[in-house]
Amino acid sequence: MDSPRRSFTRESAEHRREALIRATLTLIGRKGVQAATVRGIADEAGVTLGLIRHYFDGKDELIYAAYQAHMSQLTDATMEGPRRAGEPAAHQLARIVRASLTPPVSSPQAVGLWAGFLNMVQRDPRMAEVHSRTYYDFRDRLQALIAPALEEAGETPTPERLRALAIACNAVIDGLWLEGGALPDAFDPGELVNIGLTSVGAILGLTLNDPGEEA
Amino acid sequence: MDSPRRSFTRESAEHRREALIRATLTLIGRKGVQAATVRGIADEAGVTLGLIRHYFDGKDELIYAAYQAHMSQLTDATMEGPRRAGEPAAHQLARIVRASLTPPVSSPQAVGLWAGFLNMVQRDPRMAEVHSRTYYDFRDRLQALIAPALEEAGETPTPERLRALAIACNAVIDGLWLEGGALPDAFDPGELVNIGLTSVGAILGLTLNDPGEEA
DNA sequence: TTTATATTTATACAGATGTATAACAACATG
DNA sequence: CATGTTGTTATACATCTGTATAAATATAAA
Repeated sequence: MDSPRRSFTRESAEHRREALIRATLTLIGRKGVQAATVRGIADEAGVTLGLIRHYFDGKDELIYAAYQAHMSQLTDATMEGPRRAGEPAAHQLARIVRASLTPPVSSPQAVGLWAGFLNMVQRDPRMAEVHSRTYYDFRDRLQALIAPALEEAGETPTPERLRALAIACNAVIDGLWLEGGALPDAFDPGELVNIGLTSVGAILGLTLNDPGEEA
Repeated sequence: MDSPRRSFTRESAEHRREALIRATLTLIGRKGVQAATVRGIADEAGVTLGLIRHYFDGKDELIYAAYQAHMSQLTDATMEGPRRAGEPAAHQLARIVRASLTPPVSSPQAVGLWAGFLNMVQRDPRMAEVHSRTYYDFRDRLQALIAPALEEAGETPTPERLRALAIACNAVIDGLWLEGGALPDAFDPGELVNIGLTSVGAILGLTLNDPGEEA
């Protein structure tokens, strides 16, 4: 009555690594950091736990890779699409605000996941490095859009002011992203996008128009 | 050569519960959720692990109590001091912004701790309840200050607009709190407070003055 | 078709984890 | 000073966790 060895098919290293990372993100996002055990992850990925050590140096490496994957996924989804030639910077800014505050970027899974990783930042310098790199990256991209948007309105801010504006806009967007993601039922559809556009506009002294569903 | 049973002193239930909660917060904040084991917590609190079950129904209950304690601690520290008679609402608002964006409210421990708990929100409804209650509580307090602050400036916003303003101000404060706490070296001293006051002011259409160190 | 390779599974293992229970001793009460 | 209560420690236990290693088999190559 001994169960036969389960059948399997060989997959490319990249495919397997992706599957393991995705499984890790799913578990941390849905059930919390504690649920992301090697057995749980392997199960979710449809493989056995030995494969984790085969493709990663250990569980910590997998977690690290998953953090990086999640954050670049978030950034990519937020900065969706290439910069359109001749498009006003203010319009691009509005697109970013909208993308940041709607699913899948702003969702319970994305926020829960991000929170779990953030909790690991203090004890692991490599995780901290991902955090700070992600933060600066997003803020710099924001700043690179704020400058031309102000220029379009006839204003040329000092570097100090530009920095402060980028920090402030980043903060509102982050705050709204967080709250909308963690409490999705607390806001009407589109409410956060409107508030985001209005707030960023108020901070910058501009008027931002909603880019619409698919701008 | 058998070590003698360690000596101890009896303490009040409240004292012990507090010590266990504090130890839990210290561990989750410094070393992450994974470090908050019953043995680690008992060690940090200077007792043996049996006491946890004696004072709480289980580890989950302790975590739950610790979450509540941390959040009310944060709220209390932010809303420091009683409302001063005759003080302008705008001034109180500025005090809240300052308190939110300086230690101990905004610190790596406080943010890391909060993130760890937030990650637990999805799988545990009771944790989710603490999260949403805390969010609404803070936002309502903010709103209760924004209304008179606008009145002082001669504006009477509609309920919808008031709600939107509270959500927006809450978001900037949260975002700045988060970023300052998680990346304390990324900002000059006082920089975030200035940005916070300016941003909240811009959103509300008011001018907020820095209340100073001890306002 | 045979053989070699390494992907994948299966198992073992030491240590950690949460919980349950028994033993002890600090302190209050008489 | 004697005694009972219960706060506290100590230990046991089943389960889970990450890692290491051996065995098997899918697939490519010859």
